[in-house]
Amino acid sequence: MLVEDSQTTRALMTKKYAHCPLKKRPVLVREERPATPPTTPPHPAHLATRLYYDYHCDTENDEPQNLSTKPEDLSKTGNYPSKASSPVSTTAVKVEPREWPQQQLEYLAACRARLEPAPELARPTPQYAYLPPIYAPYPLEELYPAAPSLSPPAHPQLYAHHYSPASPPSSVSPPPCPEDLRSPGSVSSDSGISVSAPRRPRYQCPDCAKSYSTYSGLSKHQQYHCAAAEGSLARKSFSCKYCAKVYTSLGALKMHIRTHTLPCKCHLCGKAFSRPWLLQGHIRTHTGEKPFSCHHCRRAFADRSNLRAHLQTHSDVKKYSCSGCGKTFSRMSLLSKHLEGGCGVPGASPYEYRPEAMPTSHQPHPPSAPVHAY
DNA sequence: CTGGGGACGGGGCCC
DNA sequence: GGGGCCCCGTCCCCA
Ligand SMILES: [Zn+2]
Ligand SMILES: [Zn+2]
Ligand SMILES: [Zn+2]
Ligand SMILES: [Zn+2]
Repeated sequence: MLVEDSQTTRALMTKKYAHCPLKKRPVLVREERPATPPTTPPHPAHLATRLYYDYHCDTENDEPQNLSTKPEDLSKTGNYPSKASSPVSTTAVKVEPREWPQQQLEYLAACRARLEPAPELARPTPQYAYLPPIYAPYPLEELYPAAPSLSPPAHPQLYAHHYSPASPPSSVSPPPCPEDLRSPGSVSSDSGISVSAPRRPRYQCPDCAKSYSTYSGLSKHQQYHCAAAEGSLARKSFSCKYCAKVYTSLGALKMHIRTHTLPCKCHLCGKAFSRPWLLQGHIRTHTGEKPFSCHHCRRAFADRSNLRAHLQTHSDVKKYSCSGCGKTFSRMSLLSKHLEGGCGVPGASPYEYRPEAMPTSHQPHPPSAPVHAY
């Protein structure tokens, strides 16, 4: 990770984007020049059969084919599919299945077929395991329709015996310090707000004292994230050969490098992604599939995050509120704008965060007060 | 300008 | 150990 706390990260988000040319669309692409611009889509006849493979990343492809050909090449120009002309095929434009030529329709059919439990298409791990079209009642299940939890709870104790650190993670030993109460992944604000962690056995990193609910979590942390770990690769620093970013762990670097190599490529428009699930989401923009629907208004979304944001619009009390005037906002950006525009109550703390306004199974930790310049 | 939707990325957890 | 998935969040665009 780039050693920054969440606050810093949040506060410097703008700069951050400026740093990594691949982070977001606004950023300019470095001039590494794409090896080959997206060409014509594959012959439709192959679409169906290739479907399976298209969902897999070319993870082994070490060659940064289209190195700097980040998606933004399409999107930032405003030409991305939903816009007029894509450098690629015009069929990839605006997701409007009805207007698609026969070939595309066939592709769509193939896509939908894949979504069906058709045996021959069934895959070991269904990509859309939780894709029921309709979602259960608000609020909790709203985002998790049929199967809120596809998998049984983990049983850390099962792994416990595998773990033999100097200081055994006595499965229920309380974390040494409050710091550890924070969930491992918690990007938590060093604001002193402590988030109560589930009372489950924790695997604690002997080097940095972070704890994890599972052994694999700890394991990953030690190998990929913990700069303090003895055998950790993280002791070194790993710099990206494509950009200036430096990481303390190989794993993090590997992850980052994918944003350069973009091994997951859309066969319809040539757009490439760093991770398979990103590609999946993108492909939905072609197929028009919108597996996430709002229980309140039946509006459907292709992206769960967008549904989540949408849900906010149904809530009277929104997630982000200005403590100055009490007005609430569905998005941080909106609140930020509000504050920037001057709420009128200067002395008030930036904002309050009300996770309860957000019906999710996972209670987000309160974000640290965005201390950025107001 | 405001609010909402679309598309997308990073990091983390679980299997 | 890697893949899949989720959460949180951003940015852009548009009504
Ligand atoms: Zn890089
Ligand atoms: Zn595409
Ligand atoms: Zn709705
Ligand atoms: Zn206000």
